[in-house]
Amino acid sequence: MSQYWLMKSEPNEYGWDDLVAEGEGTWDGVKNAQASNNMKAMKKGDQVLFYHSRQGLEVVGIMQISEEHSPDVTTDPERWVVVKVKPLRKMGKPVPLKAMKQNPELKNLAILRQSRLSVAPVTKDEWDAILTMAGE
DNA sequence: GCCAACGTTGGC
DNA sequence: GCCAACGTTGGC
Repeated sequence: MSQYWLMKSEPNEYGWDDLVAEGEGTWDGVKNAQASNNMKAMKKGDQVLFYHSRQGLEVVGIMQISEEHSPDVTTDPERWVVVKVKPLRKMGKPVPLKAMKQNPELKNLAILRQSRLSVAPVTKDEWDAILTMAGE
């Protein structure tokens, strides 16, 4: 069974458009144990919401895990991992953080409970709710 | 730009 | 092994 996730990136560092331009992106630079564990649990084909943090503050698109975790050679390779992702499609319309906070269906959403977590699981129900909000 | 939240580090 | 100091993230 495929799982659902949400990953954050600052659009001025690496935004949705950068991922689309690359075709396939390597999600690196994650230096947090919880986030890293989530990345290790990702399976090829899992779907991931792309969220713009700091600027934008909205979910902008959906991507898919194209390659499961491997050591992050840009940091201490014993410790952190990367995954590879491909863009699937842009949201019908972006889903702002503010709107997600107001949706009671999303009250347990991991990133709302713990804003600093940059790679977080999303349940099927939460996924469906967010896609509905995106007009899909 | 500020600062709250939270993870990590290092002296003891 | 505790915990104060420090660094980083991300919403505001």
